[in-house]
Amino acid sequence: MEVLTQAEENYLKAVFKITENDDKAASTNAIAAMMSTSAASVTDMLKRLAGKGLLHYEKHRGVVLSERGGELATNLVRKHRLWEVFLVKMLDFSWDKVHDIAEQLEHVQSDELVERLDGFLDRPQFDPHGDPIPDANGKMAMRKQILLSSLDPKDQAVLVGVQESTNTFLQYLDKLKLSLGTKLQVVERFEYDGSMKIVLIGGEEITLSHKVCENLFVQKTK
Amino acid sequence: MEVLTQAEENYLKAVFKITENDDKAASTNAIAAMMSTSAASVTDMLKRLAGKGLLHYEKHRGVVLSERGGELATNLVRKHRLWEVFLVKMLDFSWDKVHDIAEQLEHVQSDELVERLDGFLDRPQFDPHGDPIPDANGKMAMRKQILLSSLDPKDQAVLVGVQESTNTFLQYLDKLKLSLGTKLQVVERFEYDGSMKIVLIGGEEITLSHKVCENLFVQKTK
DNA sequence: TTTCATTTTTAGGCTTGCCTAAAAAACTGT
DNA sequence: ACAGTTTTTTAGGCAAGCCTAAAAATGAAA
Ligand SMILES: [Mn+2]
Ligand SMILES: [Mn+2]
Ligand SMILES: [Mn+2]
Ligand SMILES: [Mn+2]
Repeated sequence: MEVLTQAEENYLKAVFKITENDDKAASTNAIAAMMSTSAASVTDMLKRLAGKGLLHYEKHRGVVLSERGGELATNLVRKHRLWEVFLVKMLDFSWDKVHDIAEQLEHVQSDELVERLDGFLDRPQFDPHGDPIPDANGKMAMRKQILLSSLDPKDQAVLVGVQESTNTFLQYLDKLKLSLGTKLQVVERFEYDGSMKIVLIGGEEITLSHKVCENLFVQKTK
Repeated sequence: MEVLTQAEENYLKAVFKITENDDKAASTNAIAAMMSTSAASVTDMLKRLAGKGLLHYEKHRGVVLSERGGELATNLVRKHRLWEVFLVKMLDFSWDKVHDIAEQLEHVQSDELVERLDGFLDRPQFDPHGDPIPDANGKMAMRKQILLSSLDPKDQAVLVGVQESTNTFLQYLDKLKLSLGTKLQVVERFEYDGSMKIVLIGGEEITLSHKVCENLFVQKTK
């Protein structure tokens, strides 16, 4: 089992995230942007990771993870999300504080630690932001979730995830009393700017901008 | 609050451990031995740490931690031992498996994490090897413990700590059914080689070599 | 006090991971 | 097709943290 540096692991995870949705190769610039580093540094590292067989690199063509690289990246995501669950469930952190800490904890090397942590937490399927946690074999639960912005008036739904999980967005949701599991109903849609008026079941009526509605995943309940 | 690299933190901890018992300066060679590295690398790093004001360095004279260096080292020891408690108490690791993992976890940077972990674990005073855990102010509980080797026949005592915590020693103790909290009584001392016959209260009679007796801390109960 | 072994430091070199500036390649629009 | 723009790579350099070999300082013994 190859041992990677934290820098190598972070690059793998960046490539994984960029390529996981659309199946195009990850570009040097996209990786540089995600890692807040220079394109030159990225090219440097991509060559090294390609040399270790963790990704396929062709000059000017971007990169795709190899099978092994994908496994390693998936395991990192698993560790990251498990630690986030630990921090929120056991240590009572709020969901906007856990990412940076998990970013460090994910690099701790010990398969037994991950396995025991997973058991201790009761093998959670989703992290505090609603993202699926890969199991020990790399499989993750798929959930048929849609964007809040795609709902119509009268639709009822439950909030199951956030697309973006920046601190400011999460804190804004807290202020609105919106958290995972919150049930809501659409009252009205304003076509002019795409904003929506919704009512929290057993709570207040609030208006959300289009941007917010595009960043909330829900499941329809009616 | 200065941020140190893992390497810098490990050097600080090594100096701390070497100087904590006797109050002489830590020698380059002693540090090199503890860190399994070359004396040249140690000299290199000592200069850098001295430059950051974390220790006092005089050529050919060894080093002593500065006040700030001592605070940082103590906090590292605190984190290391808290994580060990977590691994044993919450994740059910055996006491011989936790050191290497804690060696990584201790470097995670987040004061809030340490504080919450401490609370979650109910502010433990001792780690799984019986070593005291410094509190948030760096104070640690002092315990009047003595070496098993200093007991006389008929003395009763309880095992509260181990001097050495190598894997092989800890596993040997497991095999003997000796763990922290075990009550015992001295049956006989063999002056010839310093070995001792003891009886575990409610258990068997065993004979321990002098080396083992010199590595076990006990408190007399009678 | 001088010699010799041990300890420590210096010198020089290597890898990793980053940087900026410049060159090269790839796209875009006309 | 070619000029201009954008993206990517190359070149050269730097700091951290390690190494080995050689030099210098220290301390113990004769
Ligand atoms: Mn990370
Ligand atoms: Mn998350
Ligand atoms: Mn460490
Ligand atoms: Mn310990």
